[in-house]
Parts: sequence; C-alpha cells; structure tokens
Amino acid sequence: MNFNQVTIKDIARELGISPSTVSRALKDHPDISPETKRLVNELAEKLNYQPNVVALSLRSSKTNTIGVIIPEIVHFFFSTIISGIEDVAYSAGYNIIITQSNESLAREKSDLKALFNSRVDGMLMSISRETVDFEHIENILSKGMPIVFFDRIYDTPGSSKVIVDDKVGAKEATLHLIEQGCKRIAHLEGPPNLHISKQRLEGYREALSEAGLPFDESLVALCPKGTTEEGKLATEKLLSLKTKPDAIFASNDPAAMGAMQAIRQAGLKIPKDIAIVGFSNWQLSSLMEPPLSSVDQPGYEMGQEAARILIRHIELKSKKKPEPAPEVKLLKTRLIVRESSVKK
Amino acid sequence: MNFNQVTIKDIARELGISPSTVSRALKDHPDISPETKRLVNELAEKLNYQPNVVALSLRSSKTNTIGVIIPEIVHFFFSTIISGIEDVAYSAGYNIIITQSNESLAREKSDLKALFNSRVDGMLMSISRETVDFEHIENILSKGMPIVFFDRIYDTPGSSKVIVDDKVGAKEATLHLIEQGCKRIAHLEGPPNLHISKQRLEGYREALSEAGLPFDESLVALCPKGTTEEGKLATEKLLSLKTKPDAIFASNDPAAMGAMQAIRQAGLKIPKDIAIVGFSNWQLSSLMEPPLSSVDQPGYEMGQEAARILIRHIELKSKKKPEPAPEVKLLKTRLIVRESSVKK
DNA sequence: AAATTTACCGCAACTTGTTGCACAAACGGT
DNA sequence: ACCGTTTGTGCAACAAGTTGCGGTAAATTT
Repeated sequence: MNFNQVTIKDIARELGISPSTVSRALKDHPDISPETKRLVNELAEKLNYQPNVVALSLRSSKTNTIGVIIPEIVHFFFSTIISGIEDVAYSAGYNIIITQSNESLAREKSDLKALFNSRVDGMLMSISRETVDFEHIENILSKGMPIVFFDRIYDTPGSSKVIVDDKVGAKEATLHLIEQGCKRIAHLEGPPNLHISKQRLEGYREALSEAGLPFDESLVALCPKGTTEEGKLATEKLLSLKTKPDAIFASNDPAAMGAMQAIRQAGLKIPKDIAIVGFSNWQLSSLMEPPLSSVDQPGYEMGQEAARILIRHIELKSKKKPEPAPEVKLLKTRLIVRESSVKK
Repeated sequence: MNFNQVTIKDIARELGISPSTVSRALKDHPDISPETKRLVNELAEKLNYQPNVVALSLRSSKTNTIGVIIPEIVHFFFSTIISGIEDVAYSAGYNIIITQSNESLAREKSDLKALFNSRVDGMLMSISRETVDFEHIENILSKGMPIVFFDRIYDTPGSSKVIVDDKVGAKEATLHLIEQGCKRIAHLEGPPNLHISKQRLEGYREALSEAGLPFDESLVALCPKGTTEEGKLATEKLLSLKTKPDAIFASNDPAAMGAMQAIRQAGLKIPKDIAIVGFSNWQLSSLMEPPLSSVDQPGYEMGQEAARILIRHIELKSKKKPEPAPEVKLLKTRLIVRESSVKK
C-alpha cells in the first residue's frame, strides 16, 4: 500500500546531499559533521520520517516478528497465554502473528509453512490434538528456526519448552479429594495423544497409589475433545455404574462443568454426593454453583516465559552467537479449593 | 534471520540463465519457452524454492498483513471475534498481527503507530474504554489507511464499521422481562463513553416507555468496567433500596453473574424474586445455576464480516480503484431465554 | 535475397535503507 | 611547496524479486 511516506531519499533531495549521508546522520555515525546531523534530524522530525521496516527486514533478514501457532483462540487458557506473549513481545519491539490450527493437523502444517514463508524470526507453538507425527516440525527446526513449545509440547530433547507441572497438579487435586474422604474417585481423561493428558492421568494414579486406593479402569472415562458435552455424557455413564463414584477429577474445566450438569440432572448433590475438581481454573469456575475447585495453571506467565525464552534465542542467533542450549521451564500449578470439593 | 533459503538467483546460476528469466518462467510469462519453464519449475520444486515475501512486500508496497487492535484478548466475545478474523484472513492469504490496548489510550496510540510502521495493508479496530478523542485515529485515516471498526466503534461518517444492533437487543431483553410480569427492572450500565453502552441503555429506556413503565434513575447502576465485582457491588446497592427491583438487565454477562452472586447471598431466589438477563451470551452463561438468559452477539460473524469488508477495501485500493464507499454492517442479536428470567 | 516478424532472453533500473571503499578538501608538519 | 593525515561526503553494491526495453537469432513474409 502506498501511504506516500517520506523516505531517506526525500530528505537527501531536499538537503542536496546523498541518501547515504542521511542514513549515517540518522544513526549518529561519527563520520558525519554535527551541522549535517542537525539539519538531517530536524528535517526528519519535521517531515515525520519513519524508516521503512520492510526495507530494513530485507536487508537484515530480520523481521522482528514472532509467529504463534495455537489450537484455538477461543479458549480461556490459550487466550491468557496469547495475552502474556503479546505483552512481552510488545515490550521487546516484536510483532506477533497469530494463527490457529483449529485442532487440525493439516491446518497446523499449513500455518507452519505460512509463518516460515513470512520469515518470522521465531515461533511459539502448542500442537493440535491430532498431531501424532512431527515431521513437519522437525523439518522447520532443521532449518534453524527457533521454536519454543508451550503447554502442548513436542516432547523431544533439543527443543525449548514451557510446561506446567501437570502430574503434580493432578496428584494434588486427587490427594485433596482423598483427604475429603472420597474412596471412589473417577477421572475424566483428556485427549489421549497429548502429553498433558498422560501426565494428568499419571498424577491421578500416583495419588491413588500413595493413598493405597485401587486404580479402577472403569472409573476413567475418556473425553477426547474435552468439551462440556463430552464431560456430561461421560459422567452420565459413570453415574450408571453399579457403585457410583463419590468424586470426579476432570482433566479440564469444561468437562468438569459438564459433569456438574449431569450430576445435578441425576438429582445428586455437589459436593455431598459427588465432589468435583477441575483443571485450568477458568475465569468463570468461581461463578459456578457451587463454585468449582480447580487446578490453576498460570497461563499468562506461561505466555510471558515462552516469549522471553524465544526472544533471547532470537537475539543470540542474530548476533551469530553459538547455538543456545534448549531451555525447559516448569511452572507450578496451584490448587484452588472451592465449595465443589469440600465435604463438611 | 538467515535460513539460507534458495533464491531466484540460485536457480538462475544453476541453470545458466538470468534471474529475470527465472522470475518470468515461474510466473508463466508468455515470453519464456516451454522448455525453459519446465527446467525452472522442476528445479524450483526440487530445491523447494519459496519466494521471499519481504522482497515482494518492498517492491509492491503490500505486506498482505492486517493489524488488529483490540482492548483485551482474554475476553470471550473478543476472542471469538479474533477467531472469525483469523479464519477469513487465512483463507484470503493474509496474516494478522494482534495487539491489545489493555483498555489504555496510551497503549492504543502506540499500537496504532507500531502497526502503521509495520506497513500493514489495513486495520481492524475496537477502541479502548478510555478513548474519548480520536485524533490519533483521524491521523492514520487521513494517510489513507483502510480501517474497519467493530463493536466499539469510532462513530464517524466515512468509516466502515461492523456493529451489533445493541439498542434492539437491549430492548428485546427488557421487553422479555416485562412480559414475565416484571415492573421494576433495574439496569447495570456499561462503560459510559462507549457507544454500545449508550445504545443498550437507550434500548432499555425505549422498552420501558413502550410498555408504559416509568424510567427510574435510581434503578440504573453504573458498572464502569463491567466486571463481575462491579456487578455484585452495584446489585448489592440496588437490593438495599426501599423497593427492590424485581428484575435486572445487565449490560454484559460478567456483571450479570456478579448480580447473581449478590442476589444469592441476599437469600433471594432467581428468577422468582429477581429475574436476570445478561448481554453477550458468554460461553459459560448456560452453565450458571440457574442458566443465565442473555442477548447473544454473533462475535465470530462480526470478526468474519469486518475482515471481509477490510480485505475488499484493501484489494480495491491496491488496484487503484476509486475510494470505496464506507460500509456499515449491522448484525442482529438473538435473545437466548434460559431459566434465569422465566417466572412460571 | 531482403525485409519483417516472432520467439526468447538478458540488462538495468526500481522498491528502501545500509555500508565498504574511494575520493576530495582542508589541515598540519617539514 | 610537498607529503601525510584527518574530516566529511558520495558512489555503488547489496538484500530478493519484478519489469520495461532492447537485442539477437530464427522463422516467416514479400
């Protein structure tokens, strides 16, 4: 688009000097006389000269842009991450280009390619539910593109990642339910090929094991998409068992909310008949009736941290420093106990 | 960043022809012989040649990038808008750069400038709560930057905008409460200098007037930020009136949820004692207890529509067509009646 | 056979800004 | 008066790709 912005040549022409002199004057190069610098800076100010970042990008092969690939934007946890990324990127002078895979592998591949072709300086990525092979990612990594994974990571040595301690978070949540006297604790499991789902299931098992409770396969219900509807259906099945569960630990809050609906509709009371703990601490968990206990994940910090690591790597790379060692940041969860899990 | 991507020159060197011939061959220019085209295309394929978009942008002064300025990313309604924008932009081959003003005027100005300097082809914008003068926006508009406003618009003739029919939505919600037999309907008013807040207040007044009910100043409580906390506090004040309201129409869902908390804590029943309708139809409104009636705003469609209008303007502009007339799109709301407002 | 047309390709300029190198003028020292 | 140094500036190449114009050789027309 032509916004007829003033260029360095306009200034040069007006002052009767060469573009290179103007360029140097603007950068306070010692070769240029103070008088020329003054003239150039004054005119630049007057004409509101702004350097053309596209030309700078072409010459320096640096776009000051970060690409973000995320499964869904409309998702409380992910949107807080984006917010954290944006704030850090803004402060460091980077733009962020957002793409959403919509949980589709094909779209993820396409986004990856598009961002690479946009010559972003680095990428932040959380993989889709469908992603089972990682060739497309390896391909980009092998070209030297710095990528920091967050939450839904590609778990390979050599990649930087920011994750939440899902296992410990799940364990704490389950132990909390055990402390409340629950004996038959069900688990609503998240998308099975995601690392985080496995970790949460594992934390749940560890807690049961530590407390000497049996692990009962029939009490684990899969919610492959993690939606409210799935949570509700899964819970209805659990409620039809001969011996009902007395607590549910859900892999995410929407599923937990679905569980609450199912329990209410079955005429049971929360937490008296069935206690519930969710995962993610969605904005509105506290507004449920009863307020939902949940494992809080620091999404904003996760976004900030991922952006900081990426920018650090980018700046090292552009200074031709040696390849920085991959960084792994493990963030702590925090169990927020509300009424949905407290048996008096 | 140097990802040593193959260039047109690499192909030219390898085939012993000039870069211009390669360029033309790749674009299927009639001047080039079929044989040369075949050779070039095969080698380009083999080397996985991808044109450098930065060089293309510099030459064509077009970046195929859209800038988005939004008050907050972590907000259900706004995130659905972003999602709609992203989907349309992706299909049309545009990248989107997201910035959030965090409801600050200073940040909004800074974002606007940064996006302009990034040479985006156009902008989509929803103004911050603080924005009262529009000089910074006029300044950019006057340079010929296409901008489409959405939801929180800069209401000036000559600008394109996508809005929801807030007045009609508010009126329908209020009329619905009146139909339920409510006589003293309170209103939780949103940030006062936003156009949408005024429209919703106006719709509320029109409904009262049509039904022959008096407009009572004391029943309108201001929620300048529209948060749950404010909604709760405002409702507590309303409940301390000599004659309590028998219904509340809130300017947004978080405030409505705050109102629900206050009502519950006062030992009153929803909807029996006080009926409630919110605005926005947040994802979790249906999960409230009782489920919250709300005016649904089509956020995804709004994002799509805004992006479509903007892209259309951008493409016309780049074809040097005459300045397109500003477009205004008014989207309809839909009242979702749930239990919180139905008196049996 | 000469003139004209056609097919095909390359040079060079252009987008904007940066930078190595060359060059001119002014100055100081002998 | 001559040489060497310093100071200040400009030329030209470069980043990657596009495109107007010109040129050559072969094909076609007269």
